[in-house]
Amino acid sequence: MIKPHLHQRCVDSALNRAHEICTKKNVRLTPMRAKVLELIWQSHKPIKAYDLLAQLSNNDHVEKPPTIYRALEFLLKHQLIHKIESCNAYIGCEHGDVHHDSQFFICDECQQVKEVVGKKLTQTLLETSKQQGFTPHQTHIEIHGTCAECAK
Amino acid sequence: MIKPHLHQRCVDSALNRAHEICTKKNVRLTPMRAKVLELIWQSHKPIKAYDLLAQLSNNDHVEKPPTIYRALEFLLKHQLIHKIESCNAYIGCEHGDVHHDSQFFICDECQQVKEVVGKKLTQTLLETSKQQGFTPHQTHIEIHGTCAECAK
DNA sequence: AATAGTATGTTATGTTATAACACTTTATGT
DNA sequence: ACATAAAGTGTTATAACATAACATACTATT
Repeated sequence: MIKPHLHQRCVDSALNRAHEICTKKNVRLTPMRAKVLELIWQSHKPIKAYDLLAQLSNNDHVEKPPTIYRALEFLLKHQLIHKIESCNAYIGCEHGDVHHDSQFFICDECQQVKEVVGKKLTQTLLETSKQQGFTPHQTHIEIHGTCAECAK
Repeated sequence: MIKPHLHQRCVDSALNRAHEICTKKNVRLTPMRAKVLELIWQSHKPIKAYDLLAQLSNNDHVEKPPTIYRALEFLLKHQLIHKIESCNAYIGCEHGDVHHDSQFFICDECQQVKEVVGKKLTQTLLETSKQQGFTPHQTHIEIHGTCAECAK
């Protein structure tokens, strides 16, 4: 199910936070990076690189892939967005300023994604890692299924 | 760290099990599908579709992408292999005959992957899902890091 | 042997991502 | 303020990953 709503406020707020975080970290959220981040936030579902590219382009000027991939690289590095590996798509992150491991619940009906920071799950993963002598660096936890809205 | 070993026995055993499973399910593990499964098992790390394609080809005959992707589709469908989404690569599965949710611990040094069926983690995910009214269908849990061997 | 269903071959193209090098803008040291 | 270094962006080309569509061949029935 699609649940459209005007959420320019969420977008603005996310952008503002991103600017703060980048200032604090002394890294540059350039106009291009901010624009890409804005487009990602404006989408209600994970958005693909080439869809961003299309949105950045117009009759006057067509952007090329490296432009977008560089911006994505920056945003990922600073945890302002996440990549959903199983969709090859990107979503905004609400916890850009702290390191965290998230779980992503992806509705295959409406494509909306719920990001959950589950301490218990992270803890369980750490235990399992320890048992094997494995040192985790990054997790990709993506659960596909049907969300509550779409199950109705 | 790379840990080479001759493991034709593991491969043979996996192939035998796969044949049994397919017989039981009354689906056809054709020569092509069996060959692809064998190549996947022969690799010590997740193998990519085009690497399989290269291995299937020779001077006489070059295989084309649909050949391999069809075989992969079949093998995935019957849980004889898994796709590691964060690597776009495929590994053999040891539990082909039962439904299961696995976690994959991927060493970024040696590329070896450990598949773990963690009941506790699955249980935690189910709880988190339930809280949201989310119905999970499939999980992709991939943890990147450094394995015990490579940490030495 | 006919036929329906499944599997594979083949051509073409769609989709996702990066390498390499040129140019521009921003930050830094003097 | 100016030279220089570093970071960011533009541009061309191509690599890497994946599927659509249609033709042909194989397999398992009737």
